[in-house]
This record gives sequence, C-alpha cells and structure tokens, in this order.
Amino acid sequence: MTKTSSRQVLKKNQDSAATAVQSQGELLGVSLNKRVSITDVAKIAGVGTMTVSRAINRPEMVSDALRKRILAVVDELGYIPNRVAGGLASGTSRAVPVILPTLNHSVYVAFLEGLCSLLPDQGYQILLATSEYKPEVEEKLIATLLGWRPDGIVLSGVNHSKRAKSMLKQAHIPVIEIMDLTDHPIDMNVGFSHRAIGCAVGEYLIAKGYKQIAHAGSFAQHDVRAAHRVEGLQETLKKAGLPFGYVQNSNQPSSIGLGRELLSALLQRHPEVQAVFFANDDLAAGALFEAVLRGIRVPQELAIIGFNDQEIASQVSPALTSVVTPRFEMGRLAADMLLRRMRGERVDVKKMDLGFQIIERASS
Amino acid sequence: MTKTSSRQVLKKNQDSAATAVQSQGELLGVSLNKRVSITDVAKIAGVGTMTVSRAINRPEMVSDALRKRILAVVDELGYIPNRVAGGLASGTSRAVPVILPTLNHSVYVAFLEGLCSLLPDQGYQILLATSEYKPEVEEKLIATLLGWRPDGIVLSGVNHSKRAKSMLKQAHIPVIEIMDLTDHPIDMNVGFSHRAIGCAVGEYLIAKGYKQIAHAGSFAQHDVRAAHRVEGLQETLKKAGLPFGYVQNSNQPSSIGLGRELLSALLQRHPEVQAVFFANDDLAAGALFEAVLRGIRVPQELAIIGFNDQEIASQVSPALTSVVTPRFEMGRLAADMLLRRMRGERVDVKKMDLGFQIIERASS
DNA sequence: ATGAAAGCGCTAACAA
DNA sequence: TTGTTAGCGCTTTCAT
Repeated sequence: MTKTSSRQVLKKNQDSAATAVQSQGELLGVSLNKRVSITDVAKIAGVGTMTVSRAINRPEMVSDALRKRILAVVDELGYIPNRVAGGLASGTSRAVPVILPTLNHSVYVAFLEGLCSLLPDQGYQILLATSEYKPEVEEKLIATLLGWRPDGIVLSGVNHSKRAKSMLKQAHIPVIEIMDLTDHPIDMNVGFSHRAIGCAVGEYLIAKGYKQIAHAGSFAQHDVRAAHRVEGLQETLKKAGLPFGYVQNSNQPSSIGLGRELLSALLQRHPEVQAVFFANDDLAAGALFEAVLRGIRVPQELAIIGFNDQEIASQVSPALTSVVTPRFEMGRLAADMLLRRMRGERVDVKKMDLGFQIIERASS
Repeated sequence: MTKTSSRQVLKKNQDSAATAVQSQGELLGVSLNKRVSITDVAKIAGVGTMTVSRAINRPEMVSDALRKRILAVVDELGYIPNRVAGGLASGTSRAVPVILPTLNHSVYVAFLEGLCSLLPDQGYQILLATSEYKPEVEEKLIATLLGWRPDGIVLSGVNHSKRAKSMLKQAHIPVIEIMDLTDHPIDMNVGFSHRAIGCAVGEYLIAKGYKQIAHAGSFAQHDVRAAHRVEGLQETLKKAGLPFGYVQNSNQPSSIGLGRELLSALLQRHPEVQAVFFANDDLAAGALFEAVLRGIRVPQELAIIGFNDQEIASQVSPALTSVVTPRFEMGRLAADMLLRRMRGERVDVKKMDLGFQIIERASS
C-alpha cells in the first residue's frame, strides 16, 4: 500500500532527485517509514506548512489549484493531522471528558448516546471515565482529565468535592452538571429534581389509597440522587401522617435479581407494606417477577412503581408504573449547551429543569 | 482560593520582589490568571522545568528535599500537567480509542466496562466513538481518532474497509479487533466464532427434536455477526435435511418490543415454526412475553433461545435458554493485551477464541 | 493568497 | 542529582 502510494506520488513529481532516493524508502527527503507530518506534505506539494494547514482547516483561504494539489498529496501520503500538536499550538483540544458514575444503568448509557449523537459530529472527542459513584474517584478523574486541557466537561450529579470544584473553576472551561439540579451549579446544570420526584411519587401513591409505602434501592451509600428521592417520599408521607420508615437498601449494583431480593427482604421485615417505589426499573421488574412467583397479586396486594421508564417497564405484565426522565434528550441538551459555550456564545439559562412524569401502568 | 494559595506560597519566598508584584495578580512574574504551566512551578520552586517534570513523573530521580518543595508548589498552584504538550514531546498520548457499533446493546456496554476496569488505572484514556454499525462511519472515525496519535486502538468486529486497514497499518500501533474472529487480524483479535455459535445452536435444537427452526434479528443489513450466526445455523439445518428458510429480520434497533413484533410477524408467515433463535436476549424476552400473552406454551409449543445471556434471560419465566459470551472478560483481556503491547512487551498469541456456552433453561 | 518565524508546554538527550 | 538545549507538529501572527 505504502509502495503504491509513493509511486503514484512519484508520477506527479517526476524528477531525478525523487527517483534517486525512492529506493532508500524516501521521497524528496521524506521518509516513508515515519508517520507523515505536515512538513512532509508541504515539501512534496512544494508549499509552506501553513498553506497545508489552511488547505485542510480553512479550505476557502487557499486558491483552488493549490488546495487541489495539496489535498492530493494528503491523500497519497495518507496524512492525518496530529491533533495533539494542533491542540498544543491552538490551545483548543476539542476534547470533552464525560464522567459517569457507572455504565451499569441504562440511564447513563442513554445519556451518553445523546452526547454521542451531537459532539463527535461537531468535531469534539468524548473522553469517557466512570467514577463508581465515588467522589474521591471523581476528583482524581477530574484532575487527570483536565490534563487533556479539554474545551468543556460533563459531570454527573451536583455533589463534588471542594478540590474538584476549585480545579474546575481554575480550568476556565464550560462545565455542565447533569442528572440532578442545584441552586449553585459550578457553571451549567441540566437535570431534574430527585426530591420532587420522591414527593410526586408519594403523593401519587397516597392518592391511590396506599398507606404502607416503602422505598427500595441499590448502592445505598453512594447513590445520592436515590437518597434525595427517598427524602422527598418520606417528607410527603410524614406530612400525610403515614409511616415513612419502610426503606430497604442494598449495597450491590442494581439488577433484576437484586430487585427480587430487595422485595423478599422487605416483605419479610414488613409484610404489611402495600406499595414499593424502586430506585429503578430493573429492580422493580425483579420485584414484580418475585411477586408473580409468590402469587402476590400486583397491584391488588402490592403496588410496584419503578424509576426511569426503561423499556422493560412497559413490556412486563402487569406493566410497571414508572417515572419517565428525558435521559437521551438530556444528553443532547447538555451537548448543545456545551457546544454553544465552546463556540464562544453565551448561554443565559444556565440551569434547566427537564422535569419528569409519572407514567401510570397496571402495577399501581 | 487562588489568593489563599498565593499567600501560602509567598511565605516560602518572602522577598520584596514577590511582594511587590503580588498586588498585580502576579507572583514572581507568574500570572495567576493564566493556566499554570510547568515553567511557573519551576520558577516558584526555584528549579528547572525538567526537575519539576521528574518530580512528578519519576519521583525517585529527584532528591527528597527538592521533590517535597516542588510538589508543595504544585499543590499550591493547582498545577495540572498538560498531557497534550507532554504527549507531543514524548510521542505517546496514552489515548486508546474504542469504536463500538452501538451502546444500545448491553454486550458492548459490558465490554466497555471491562476496558474501563483496566485501562484508566494504567494511565490510559479511553476515547469513545460509535459507528452505528456502518463501515463508512467507522472509517471516518478511525481517521479522526488516529489524529490523536493513540498508543493503541480497539475495534469491533473483523470487517473493516480497505482504507481503514491501511490507515491502521500505517499507524504502527497495536490494534485489537473484538467480538468476532478472523484468520487475518489486522494485529490482535479476541472474540468468538459467530458461525460456530449458529452451528452449535442448530445442533442443540435439532438434538432436542425441533424441526422447524427459525432465526429472528434486528438491524439485519448491518449486523454482520448476527448474519454469521444465521449462516452457521442454516448450514447445520441444511446438513440435517431440515428447512432453513425461516428467517425474520427487522431494520430497527433491538428492543423487547421488537422481539414481540418479530415473533408476531414470524408466526403469521410460518405458523409451523417450533423454535426460534433470537439475535439477543432482549428480543427473545419480548418474544417470550408475546408468546405468554397469546397463550402459546413455551417450550412445548414454541422454543425460544436467546443470545448473550443478559440478565433478563435468567429472570423471566420460563427462563430463557441463551448463549453465554464472556463480554466483560473480553474487555479485560483486550485491555490486557493492548497494555502489554503498549508497554513494549511481545504478545505471542495474537488470536484468542474465548468460546461460548449454551445455557439451557426452561424455554427450550 | 501565501510564507516565515515564533512558540504552545512539555520531555529526550545530553551536559555538568 | 540537576540543568540546558533542542525539538515534538502544529497554528498564530505578521509579513509579503
């Protein structure tokens, strides 16, 4: 392949010097073994490096003839501009780190898809990292990722270590916090209020006449957002004079199987429970399967409500009531806000509440 | 924060010059507004930049006293080394692009988690990109990603455009192709034979006594690997003298709901079908739900077998027979092989067949 | 429209 | 052990 290319180039530069060195694996002094650089292209095209740079990045600034010649050489040599060098020279890396707590929840994956559907097309590269829900890991990741001198950064949640915040401020780049809401965003913020969701679910279940209402979740000590939903729920129950102590947690990662276990444990401790709000639909689906297995009628004997409206919720039977959150759209919106800022535009609405909706189905 | 830091540093450099400029937002000629560079650290610590570099990257090469002093300054200033500059200077970016067809399949996500569990800890940064199963998108992504001068790269599948292959060869970096097997890997290859899986499933179903055996899948025109499983299945059916034309495809992305639709369509066209091999467990679960809904007894009237052994397979009832593939382990292994190569070690076994296993459950 | 010079921030290689 | 020099490959700036 390399050989073929060099021959083709040769035809366009048919002088004795070129022919002479070709046998050494060189062409006009350009080694064919080393990665080809802008200088190589410039030499062979017989122009300055700046013209090559322009022909590639701002084609309209170069005359048609020259641009054509240069791009032909680029093609022949298989030249791929070095973004690392370009980034250093221009001070803009086009890198956008995304720190997610996990990839194990379809919510974060859907969000990531939203980002992927916009950022790469605009020339930005996603640097992926997962924090495992641990603030100290997140802090380290932020430090590492800022080393890439990113043009912007995406964080999950609104709780970050003091040092993390200070590093981000020093970086002077657009930052967007997603999935949750705060009154004091580092910079920009799109998400929804988990506390409000907890309240709404509480009100919904109370209105349906349930009295003994529980919450069950995974990764209890780490998932701050789930904790906020629990708080909202408990607050509402308290106000209504209902018991609010029915909480079943696990430290394991979320799964359908864990949903079964959580329900079993909960029913053993509190057989009187009438309705359970789960931290996500996988757990809720597991609980539903367990209930069906045990012959517990849903929702007559036990109501189940999930979270995030993952596909499974609508597909099981009875179908699961759930809370829809616009995760894919959140990804696109986050990307859009970042892009505008990275282009130098102003973004006036720095905090966006994307809201949520309870989708009532057969399970409650 | 910045102010506090500068004061603390000041104590260690208590000379009149420093005090004089501090009010201008400078300290020893170091602006506090610009991002802090290695030169800033060097100046304030009173050492050369190389010593700072060493104190950070090869601490053992610097005397204790000096290292301590330097790291203190690093801390005070909040200095974060610029990897872009470092990468350019050292010729190693520590970037590892990963091109996946989609994030919509839990297989790829699990694989990605496997990578994430190893690469970042070793100082490598994952650059994520999705090709939407399109070779031409993949080719473009490869070109873009090679611009980051990565130290290695991960590709999905073994079918890549000619230009893609040639670019990868020119890059002279370790390449690993995952998920599938080929006799002619670009460089390294871990995966399993989808054709063999198709054959094995065929033999399994034949042995169970099924005669009318179908395959149903999504993204038909793009998912080459699913197509190979179909080929294997059909080959086996053909050999056994059984009908092999029962194939139901859709161009939509995979989902539980699509599984329902696929089964409906298949049964309408071929009510005689006795067993269906689905392209993944989401589809299979959907089909199962649909069958239950229609009162079709599984497996007595219809056997269902899924692929990838996602969690849902074992949790529905009847539980789904499926084919386990070690996707998380594949991620770790791919990371491990890449890491060894990136460290300059040799990797002798360039092609690894990770195999698969049919997990028999109640649905077949 | 094109090119030359300078330098982005860091590290390899060498010198002291 | 530490510092100096010279780039890495590109783009900015300024000249032509």
